[in-house]
Amino acid sequence: MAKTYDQKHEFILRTAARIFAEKSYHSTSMRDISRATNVSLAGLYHYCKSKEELLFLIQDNCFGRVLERLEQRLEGVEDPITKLGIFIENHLSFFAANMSEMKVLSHEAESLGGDLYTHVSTRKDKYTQLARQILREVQETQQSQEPVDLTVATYALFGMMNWIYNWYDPHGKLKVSDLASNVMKLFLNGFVPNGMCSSLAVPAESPSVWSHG
Amino acid sequence: MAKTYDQKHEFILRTAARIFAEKSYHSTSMRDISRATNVSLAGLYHYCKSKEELLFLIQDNCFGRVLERLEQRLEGVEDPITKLGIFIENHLSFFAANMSEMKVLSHEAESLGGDLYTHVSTRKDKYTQLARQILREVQETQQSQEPVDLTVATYALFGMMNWIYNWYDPHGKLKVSDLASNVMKLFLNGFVPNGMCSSLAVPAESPSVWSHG
DNA sequence: CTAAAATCCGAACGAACGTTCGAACTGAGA
DNA sequence: TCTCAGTTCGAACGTTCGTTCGGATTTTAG
Repeated sequence: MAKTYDQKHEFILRTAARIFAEKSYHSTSMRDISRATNVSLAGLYHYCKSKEELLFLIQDNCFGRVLERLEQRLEGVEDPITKLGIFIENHLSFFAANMSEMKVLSHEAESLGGDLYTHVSTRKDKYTQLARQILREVQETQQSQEPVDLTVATYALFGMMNWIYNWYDPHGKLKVSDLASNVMKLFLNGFVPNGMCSSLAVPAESPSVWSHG
Repeated sequence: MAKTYDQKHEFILRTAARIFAEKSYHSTSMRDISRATNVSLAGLYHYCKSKEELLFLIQDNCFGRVLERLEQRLEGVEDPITKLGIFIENHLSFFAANMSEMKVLSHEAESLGGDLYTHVSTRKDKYTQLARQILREVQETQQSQEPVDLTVATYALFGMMNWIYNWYDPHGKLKVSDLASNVMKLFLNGFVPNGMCSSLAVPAESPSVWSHG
């Protein structure tokens, strides 16, 4: 059992993150958290100001740790490809070790309002810009004739990585290191690295096909 | 103004999808939908059995249309790369034309329970397997020494495509066709197509770095 | 030991939720 | 004109929600 205030605080945060990840923030009640932590409903409010603060602390702690660790590991590194490798490994290994928190971070981004939302969003933008900058550096070392759009590439990379909470089992056969190297290879060289396919054109389609009316 | 029962039914579904996408399913109330549709709270229940049925109909209709259209367009096509292009274009153009519905489909997958969840999940599995099969065919036309894991590739592709509701603006500068061709190129040939980088190894990391204790 | 401080909780608050019910409208066919 | 099925909605139901309050219990400090 947790003893100090801080230990219990952290325990409540982790439990809340687990339940938020399972049932989503809005359909989790403070009574659910009370039941899971064996802390009375009123007792919870000794450790947090509100349910929304719980969500904020989970997201902010999560981002803080992943950003701090990333900046440490990037220090002194110059090669863009190496930077990208560190970025991907850092993101995925943290994700795998904190699936609940990261799912909450990805999935409940808009569940915060006001200053709390702004605060987390600012951190997220910083993180996104950092990734975009790394990709820009990688791109500049190459001179492809038709480079992929930088915005698309950035968000595609985040999409690949953040989607894993929908399918990846950290305790399954696929190790995190294998996942990371697969994502690295897939993102950099693609699914068909040799590029033997002559045409990459996607079939055109009339824009009105999907219209409602 | 909508006149027939079916028109009003569809109007309510589309409005509900819009609000679900904006505020999430669980924090949208029937009163919100009532307000947005100018249909009284009780009147809504003339057009649906429950709030959960609204969510189900949105998801099921959405999947039905995207699957039906895909099967039509794939008919008679043999070349795996062409199939993949059709798949990506079909998915993204539908996504762009129905951002709200697709966000609800991606974001509220677990908000259904019981038979409704099973029904949608079955359709989703079918769709996923179809994508996986196309990727397998693409992979078999190549003989790479270290092919990317098929499961990782499949979900990475879905991640890229389904993440777009977090950033893509269908009315912005980037056209859907450009988005699709960028995603196609990125997925097949990668961000650095020529593969000049000697090592793709991701930096190893002690597994205990992220542990809680 | 004593008193102050920290921790904990049963019970209740007002508000909002999904859903239902019965009555009031509406328009088309007889 | 009357009837009846289709449509609409105000009002209310019982439940659950986040939060609070006053006091009980435990821990700490002098």
